[in-house]
Amino acid sequence: MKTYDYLLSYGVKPSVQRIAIMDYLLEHRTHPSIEEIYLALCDDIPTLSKTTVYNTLKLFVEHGAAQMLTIDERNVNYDGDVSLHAHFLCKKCNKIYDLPAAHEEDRMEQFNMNGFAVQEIHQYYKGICPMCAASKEELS
Amino acid sequence: MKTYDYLLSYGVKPSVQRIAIMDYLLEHRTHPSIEEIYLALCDDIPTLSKTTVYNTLKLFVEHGAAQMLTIDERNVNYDGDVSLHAHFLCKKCNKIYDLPAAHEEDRMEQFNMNGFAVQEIHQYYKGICPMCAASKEELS
DNA sequence: AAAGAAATTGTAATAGTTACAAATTTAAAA
DNA sequence: TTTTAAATTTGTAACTATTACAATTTCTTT
Repeated sequence: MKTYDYLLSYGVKPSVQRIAIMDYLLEHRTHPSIEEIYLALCDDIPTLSKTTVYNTLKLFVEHGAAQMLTIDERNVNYDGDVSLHAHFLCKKCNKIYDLPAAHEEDRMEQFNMNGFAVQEIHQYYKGICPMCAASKEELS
Repeated sequence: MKTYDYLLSYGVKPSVQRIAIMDYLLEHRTHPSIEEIYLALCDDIPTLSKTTVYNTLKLFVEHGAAQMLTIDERNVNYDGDVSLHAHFLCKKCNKIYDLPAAHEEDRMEQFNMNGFAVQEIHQYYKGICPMCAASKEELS
């Protein structure tokens, strides 16, 4: 599907900037920060403003076209994959990896029964990623 | 156990400021922010610096005496309860609630087998808490 | 009591984010 | 079409959270 129609399917009116940002999110599964997106798109859209990147991602999240990750305390990251999956933040290289999600159906039912209306599930793990663990061994 | 000895048990050298901050964390299970802790303790310790609150909580986290929550993108929160449990952030009142944790043993084993050395587990849920849900109904 | 180490403090700097008004672009109406 | 209105984008300034760092104070050891 074209990104134009993809945005429409989430009720987001397409524009040059919005398409470019959504494209970046869908093609780069690096869970980019605002800064990363802004710097990457500055080449193609020289007039791009960082405020637009902020506004657009806020809009995407509101419409369910992207999700905001708060796994890294230093800045917020965004994910174009809105399906339920877990995230792993490497404390060494600061990269964020995707991991399969734990099943939450039973828990959701229980939480909802207790009056907590869950709208978002975040499964975050932090530690050392395989690549950094390997490079650590080399040094020893 | 006295907070003095509690800190020692985590390898943290006690001080007036450290004891006061740890006490606040243990007695107020509200998952306070730096700001909340600072304002609360200013009365008792008029000379308290916000930098000290930052330094101290960083120290606590390094020694495993507290955990840092990144559930709220607006600021970091701290929890004196370092046992594994889930957190729920109400999008309306912004309060953070404790919820029972999902069992993670099998997943940890799997992640570790894949080379991801997990050091921290965060189970975050966001939505509307029971109190806010109730007050919403009143208005309708 | 003096010297050295550790902890605390205050200020200034930095970084991430938001507010907002002006400018531009897009859509709708005449 | 032209005109008008609405929506979007932009740039700047403001704001908030956090960190850096040097100076001061407090605690330890001799």
